[in-house]
Amino acid sequence: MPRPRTPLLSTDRIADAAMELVDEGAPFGVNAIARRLGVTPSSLYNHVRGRDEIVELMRGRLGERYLPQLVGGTWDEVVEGSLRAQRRMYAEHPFLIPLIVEQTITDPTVIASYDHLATTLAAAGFPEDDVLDVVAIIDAFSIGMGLDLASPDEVWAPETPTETLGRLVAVGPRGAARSDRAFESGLELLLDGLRLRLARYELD
Amino acid sequence: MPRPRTPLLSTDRIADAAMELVDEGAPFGVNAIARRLGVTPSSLYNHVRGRDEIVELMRGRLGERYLPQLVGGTWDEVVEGSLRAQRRMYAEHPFLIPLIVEQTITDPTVIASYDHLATTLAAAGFPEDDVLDVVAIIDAFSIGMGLDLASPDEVWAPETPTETLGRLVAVGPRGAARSDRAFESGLELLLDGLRLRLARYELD
DNA sequence: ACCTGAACACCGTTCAAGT
DNA sequence: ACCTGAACACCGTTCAAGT
Repeated sequence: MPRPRTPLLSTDRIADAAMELVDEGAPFGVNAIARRLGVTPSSLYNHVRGRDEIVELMRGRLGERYLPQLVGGTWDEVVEGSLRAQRRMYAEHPFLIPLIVEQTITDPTVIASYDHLATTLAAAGFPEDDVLDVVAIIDAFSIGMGLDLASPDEVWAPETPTETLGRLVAVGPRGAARSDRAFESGLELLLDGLRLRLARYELD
Repeated sequence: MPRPRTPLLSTDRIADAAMELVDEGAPFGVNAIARRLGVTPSSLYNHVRGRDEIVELMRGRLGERYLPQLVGGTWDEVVEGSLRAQRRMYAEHPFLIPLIVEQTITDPTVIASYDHLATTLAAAGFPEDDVLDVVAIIDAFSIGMGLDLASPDEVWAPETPTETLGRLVAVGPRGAARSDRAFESGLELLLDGLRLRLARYELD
């Protein structure tokens, strides 16, 4: 069946199939996508440069879906909105995190959202020298908490006896509930820290 | 050459070879390790359960090397020491980060260091309900900044024109220097936030 | 332009065979 | 106990051939 008159594939169909696999937690790869689409792996290369581009396609798709609504407001609302948007994205597509983490960002939507963050922080009074650091910190926190969310429950389940950790783990919430608590706590910490810093700048 | 009277392999030799590969940034895997050791891939399975165990072996080895020295001091010294120790570890073995990030922690040394952190925070007056959150936040920041360090220079080099980001990237430091700056800034932010929180607790 | 099928150079893992 | 070699079931990617 070579060259059907109406094409079987497109970057969109490929991205759809890829997202399906990832959301099911199924093994992700060029071959798996081809199988799901009832097509030969080599067919995909007519539409896509390879595995990395498919991952980047997914990042872009999620970026468009989750990131644009962070527009107005005060600087701390923008920071909070940006972090919550990413959090929702990671929470609803946890298996994507390990994939996108090991790849450089090229998607313009994602870049644009970081640019917006940088512009807002600069306008709020953060010195230009520090803005990039703050963006990196926000990004690190977001990614780190994303991985925390994606990791299995047993991350904090030690096999050897512990002084404190084991007890706290046993008493506290588990899984997504635990990670969500930590995210909220961290968000508050981050915003408090940034407000304090801004206040100090304004003393000078 | 079956069954040499003095064994060619051991978990230690395997871990050594694995670390060498990772530190060179060479492709990491069972086959590559075997090649480096002048041995058949299947030989490794006499000493090790598989790829995952080799990664865990490396994590343990680095844990023993970098983490133990965080013992005494005030709670914020312990937090700072713990973060700096991990930072040094990631900085000196950046290619390890993507590997360990996608795997659950089972190594007792690493668990012990988190336990120590939890014990210290609880003793300092952080409510037990919040200690686990704080540990997760510290971990997220550490991992996130580790990935930031490991990622190529071009992460923040947008292809499309930007309002602020592109200019800041052009002016500021690059590579490890940029990441180190952000780490220092984030560490300060984290400690300030935690001190503020502790002070609030003590008001009640 | 778009798909197939064969081919290539890889993976990680298992297992019988050898000493 | 410890290594080999063959085998298995995978990867991602390239490319000539077909319409």
